[in-house]
Amino acid sequence: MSRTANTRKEETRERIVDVAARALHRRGYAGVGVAEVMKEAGLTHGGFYAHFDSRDALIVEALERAGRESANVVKDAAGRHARKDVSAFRSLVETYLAAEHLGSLEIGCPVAALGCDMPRQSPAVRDASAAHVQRLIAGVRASLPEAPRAAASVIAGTLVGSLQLARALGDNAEGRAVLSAARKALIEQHDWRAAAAH
Amino acid sequence: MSRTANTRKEETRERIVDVAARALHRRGYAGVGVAEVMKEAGLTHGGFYAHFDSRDALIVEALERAGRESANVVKDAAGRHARKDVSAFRSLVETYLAAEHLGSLEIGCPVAALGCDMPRQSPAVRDASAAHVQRLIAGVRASLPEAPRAAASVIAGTLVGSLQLARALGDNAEGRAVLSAARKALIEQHDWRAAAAH
DNA sequence: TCAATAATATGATGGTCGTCATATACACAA
DNA sequence: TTGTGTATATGACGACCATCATATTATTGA
Repeated sequence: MSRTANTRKEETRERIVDVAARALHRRGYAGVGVAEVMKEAGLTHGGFYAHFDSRDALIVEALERAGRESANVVKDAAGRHARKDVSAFRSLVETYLAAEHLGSLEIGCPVAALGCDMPRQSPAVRDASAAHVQRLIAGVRASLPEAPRAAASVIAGTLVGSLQLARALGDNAEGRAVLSAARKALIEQHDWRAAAAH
Repeated sequence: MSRTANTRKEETRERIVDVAARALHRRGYAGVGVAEVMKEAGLTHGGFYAHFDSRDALIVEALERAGRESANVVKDAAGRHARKDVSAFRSLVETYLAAEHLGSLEIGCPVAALGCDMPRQSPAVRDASAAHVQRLIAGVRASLPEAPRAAASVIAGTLVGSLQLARALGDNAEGRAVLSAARKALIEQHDWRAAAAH
């Protein structure tokens, strides 16, 4: 078992998961096909099963990757905003509902990109998806330490739903209006240092 | 052109659209297949194109049907609730976020069932979907005549997102908790005759 | 340089998909 | 009952899908 050979295979595997995570955002669960993912990773479809047991196993890993990346984006923004005296909650809301989400499905939260299809997946994928919903709610709660427990899930629902409605309306004035209305309402209702600059 | 022959074909067409509307809820956009819909309507797949130009045309019609049926459910509930002195808004919220939605994907709002996939559809389907989002927002606004215009889209987002999160968590205590938290928060925030009985 | 082994490619299998050309079964008019 | 047109069925087309057995290439250790 040579060491370099192992890292090589692992690098390829990483690349496949990366491509699949992007495809999951762009095309949804049903749009992640083994052949296309492999091609986009610079490989042919046949070797896929040397890396994963099944397409479902890939999707579970890609979901994990997408969730971690999305959480990092939110966390990085919170770090930047903290220097400008912006609360963690306001940073979360403004990052999650940024207008740039209208132009690209690849960025943003996987729950918003996949939410309505989660109950339709195979048990393994459904369980992994539910775990990500839990993590989203926990992330919201962490940004609002003094809010009651139930508030976090309502806020998470508003984030997910508003982003979906805005995207469905399109990258235009209507979509942007839905996003900005949600940003404003959430910050007014829950940000105790409600900034006037909004 | 015999009259009975015409109504016969129209009846078959209605049945196909009905089946497709249910499939749209249960399986999502990608799950509506010509062959399965025709089989469930008691027909074979070949005759499909005597009724519709394409699969997309069927989906647009099924979306229309699903939206109308969902609106009727909400309206009927409002009629029943009005006799018990329940506000239109509270009736809407309690109907939209009823716990029975956790057990079945077939009931409920098509926007909640399809939202995240709307931006991924072909232009014709996407346009029809966006129109339904507009109608949902308008319906919420109609139930809250004195609320500012922007509030309706935020409420619609909360309805759609909360139902999706709850369904993703499953038909269990977690899912029910998300639904009831959203019901409570929306009614407390927007129902001016906030009922204590909640 | 040569053998061993890991990593990927080739190509096939059976299945499903949307679409359509054509054939059959049916209802009505005469 | 016979003829006419409408409604549905049969069956096929090419494209895509997940999966896998097997061949080939690349890389490493000796």
